[in-house]
Amino acid sequence: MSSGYLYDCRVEAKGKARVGIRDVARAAGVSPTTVSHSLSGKGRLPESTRERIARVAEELGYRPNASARNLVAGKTGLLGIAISESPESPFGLSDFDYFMQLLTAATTTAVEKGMALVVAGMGQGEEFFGGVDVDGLIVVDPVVGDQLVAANLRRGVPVVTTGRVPGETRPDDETYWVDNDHRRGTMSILDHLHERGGRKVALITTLPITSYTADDIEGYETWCEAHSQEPMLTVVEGPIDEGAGFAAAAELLDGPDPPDAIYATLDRLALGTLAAARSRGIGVPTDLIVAGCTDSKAGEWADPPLTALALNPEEIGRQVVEMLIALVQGDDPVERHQLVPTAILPRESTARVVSGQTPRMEDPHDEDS
Amino acid sequence: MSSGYLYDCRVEAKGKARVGIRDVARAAGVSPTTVSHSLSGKGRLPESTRERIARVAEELGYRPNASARNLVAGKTGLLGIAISESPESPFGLSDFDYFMQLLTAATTTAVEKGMALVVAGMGQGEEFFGGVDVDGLIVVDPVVGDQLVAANLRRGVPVVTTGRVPGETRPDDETYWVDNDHRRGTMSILDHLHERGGRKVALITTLPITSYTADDIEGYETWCEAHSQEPMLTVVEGPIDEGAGFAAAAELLDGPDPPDAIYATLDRLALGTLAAARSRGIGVPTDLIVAGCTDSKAGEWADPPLTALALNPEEIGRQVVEMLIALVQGDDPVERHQLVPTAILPRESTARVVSGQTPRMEDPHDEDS
DNA sequence: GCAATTTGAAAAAACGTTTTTGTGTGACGG
DNA sequence: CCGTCACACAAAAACGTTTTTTCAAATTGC
Repeated sequence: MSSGYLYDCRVEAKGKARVGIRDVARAAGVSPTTVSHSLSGKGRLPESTRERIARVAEELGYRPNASARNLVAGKTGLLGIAISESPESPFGLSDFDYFMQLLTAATTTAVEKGMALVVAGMGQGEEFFGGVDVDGLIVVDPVVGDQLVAANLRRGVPVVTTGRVPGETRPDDETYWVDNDHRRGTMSILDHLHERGGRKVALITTLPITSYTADDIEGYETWCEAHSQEPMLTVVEGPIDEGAGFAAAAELLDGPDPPDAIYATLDRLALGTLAAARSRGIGVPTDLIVAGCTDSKAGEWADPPLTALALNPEEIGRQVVEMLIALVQGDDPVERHQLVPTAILPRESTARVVSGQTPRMEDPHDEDS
Repeated sequence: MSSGYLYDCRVEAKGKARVGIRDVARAAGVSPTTVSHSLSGKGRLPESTRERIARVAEELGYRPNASARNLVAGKTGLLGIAISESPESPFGLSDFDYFMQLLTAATTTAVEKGMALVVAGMGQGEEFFGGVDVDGLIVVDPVVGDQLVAANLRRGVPVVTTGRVPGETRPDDETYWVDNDHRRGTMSILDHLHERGGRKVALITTLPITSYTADDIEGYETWCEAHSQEPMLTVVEGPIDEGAGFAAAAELLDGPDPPDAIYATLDRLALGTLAAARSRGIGVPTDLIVAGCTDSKAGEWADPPLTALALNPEEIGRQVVEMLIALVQGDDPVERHQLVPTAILPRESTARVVSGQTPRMEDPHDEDS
């Protein structure tokens, strides 16, 4: 049953147990207590002993048992991260690029601070983490009717969200979130479209089940009012992908009063919009200018390269973890809200020459490293 | 310090402790042992008692402490997942879509089986998981010179890789992996290009630091030999993205003897190839046909939609977790290798009309749900 | 009707740490 | 020379489970 190979990695029933704190103590000729103190730097020990024990521990390859440590600490050292889902939009995660960037930054930040990130399964019920406990939870883009946030708070698990919980009824200062300044971002990209000659600016977006969609719509309507423009709003239902963007854009472009500029609140919708324009022989940016929210490689390399409102997911991931760790560790006071700035990345899809104005055309692929 | 709000989620110093097994025992009028047996179904108990205790536990909202449970079990219930990196190609992860699909499937499978997945940080050193221990490790696309696999095996942590470890010196039956059948896949897509009229088929790929790249190159060379074609191979160095694909394709297309078909071993390279063709006025699929490895939404919605060799990352994620869990639990025997089939998704980028042959043109967006 | 067996449940040990409390030794001051 | 104190370390308790052992009561067999 058990092969003799050096590296066979099956669990060996009778292998010698891992080296524990007792083994280190025995080897160093001290008590387990002393080893613990020595390694944690807590007790009163002379440097000499501390060093000697550290050396012995190193030699033996001692690695403290996480479960035992967590048991006495009452923590697990784990943070959970979950993507919010709603019955109305299963597989709400429409933007892999965005989430991966956020996840990578979050993981790195967490590991730097000695914690690990576990990702939630898509299962229903309360067991999202396969029976392990998390010290805190990150919920990405909570949707209306999300159960995760409330359920975990009720159980005393600190929660920080990315984007705000829509329809939040709790006082503002009881919620913890990191979010983009979507209002301002929407304004700025609409202004950008206007600068580039957009006079009938349409919005393609999704059902307002996340706070950012609601913000975008609100921002758009405010902006339209300020610019005396009739809102042209198309809301996508069902799965949010290029096909949905295509359909929404087709509806706008084939209508009686087609827009000359389109802002789509997700880059995949914007890519679908480009495809729709292409299929109708509408030139971008000559006849129509297009911009999308969320930057991505796909947008950067689309034809034409897509102007984007960058959301800086790395920064969001970093900050959300920092806030959650502060919360978990009981640091007080914790800054409850963080606004991460957005940035416009102007590319060819909005590089229309406006009379008496030179378009700032930059290298469309300026982010290559 | 402590606000009185209902949901304040800061850690309360003097909050009432979590309900433990003792609380349940007291409430049910039995001993902790009985509760444990009752809930795990291990001891000898009458149904009546079992039900009663289950009810009490439910009422009190009892959730067993994971650390304590893990401590006695000697496991953590955690599986790690890491993306391999090499000094030569930092941030080796070039395909977010692919990894996210794999990760999602892996997570769901793990959670279904009562385990959780923690993602490794990008840090150097041995602390990839912020001090927590994992019962097993998944390494995605190990690169040449990878330390992670060997280091963890040495520590007795079971490892399963996605793709094989390149330059593996251990006997084949000591390694555990899930992989696509890249040889066969490469053959089939090259055949596809040939069918569609490709007579000078070039390959754009990366340094052979992963097993799949090595397989692809080997498959390509074998295929060329069988088709009496001189290999036209361009190897991309540095970051693997659309820009690299653009540059590689440009080199081929601007050369003295440009190819009439290009296969790129990553869809981002293929998208760059499309951009290069576009920038040179080379029509796809009329003058050049292009296919990429790995399917993605970006490829599906590119102009023209990109023919892809689909790798089925969901299946890989599912199988890798199942294999690792079997390994961790000491199930014996464990099937050591799994080959996941690939599939060609023919789209417009290879839809060239070949004389005397009708191209099988399918709906380019056939995967919309 | 008494020993043997089965049943139901409790007591106790174990898991590997950290933290709290305890203790023997030498130095120092009075 | 004795008491006090700091020091260096050890012993013991605690964390919340699971697992093993023990034990009393109920049931069975003859």
